[in-house]
Amino acid sequence: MVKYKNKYLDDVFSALSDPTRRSMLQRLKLGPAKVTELAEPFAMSLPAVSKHIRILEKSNLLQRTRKGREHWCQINPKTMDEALKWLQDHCALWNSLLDSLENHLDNQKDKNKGE
Amino acid sequence: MVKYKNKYLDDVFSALSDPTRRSMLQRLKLGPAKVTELAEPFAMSLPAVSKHIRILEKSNLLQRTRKGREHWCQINPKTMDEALKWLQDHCALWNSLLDSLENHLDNQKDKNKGE
DNA sequence: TTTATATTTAACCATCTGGTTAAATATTAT
DNA sequence: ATAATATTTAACCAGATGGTTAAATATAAA
Repeated sequence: MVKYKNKYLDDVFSALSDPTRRSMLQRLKLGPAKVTELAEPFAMSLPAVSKHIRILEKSNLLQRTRKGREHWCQINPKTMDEALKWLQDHCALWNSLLDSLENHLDNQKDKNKGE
Repeated sequence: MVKYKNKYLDDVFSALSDPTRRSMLQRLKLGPAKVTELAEPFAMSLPAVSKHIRILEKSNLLQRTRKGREHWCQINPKTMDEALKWLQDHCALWNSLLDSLENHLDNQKDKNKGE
């Protein structure tokens, strides 16, 4: 049984549950960006974008570097690593679960055939 | 570039962002359970549990079958399959991102050595 | 038919979320 | 010094979230 310190997962999944933030992360995969660049694709005010960035930052998915008046954002590799590990384990768990469910369903099917 | 119908991801990640619900899913990996069984480990009222189950149901991670007055819950294999596919892709994307970030950081390190 | 069990619905509450506009702060350019 | 740019903070709002208790519903058991 795999056990995790879970408070951080709350924040990560919560951060990922918003399409604007997922989209921002997608953008950041292409490389660092400053706040206005991150804001550009969205029809929302800068303060709203600022809040999304803060949430990503709090979840540790995003890292901010101040360079003068510009704030440069990039994906945080350390947390990415941790999140990645969790996701991989979780994928594995779900994978094996799915297998057993498929077996179960196949068995059911066979049973129904026999009736 | 991988593109997803994302509304359903909102619900899945949102459902996963709560520790009670993650815990319920963990429980359901062991097999189907009725509402009271799912409720048992938690110091919260049945209506609260009922709401969590509804959220999991709405996210399609959980499937409910009424059998008389008992409601049996189990993980929904169809959605699990879809979620799994997404997670695997996402893992892959993050994996390769992580590699490139590591390379980037290594290059930075080398550069700093040279200065 | 009455009672007990399993679960939901309704009404409520405090807090969080995601947005807004207006004002503040910090830095850079003129 | 003044003006422009980049970004945040403050105050506010509507709606969602996660919990509560009390009442309703549906089924099973006595």
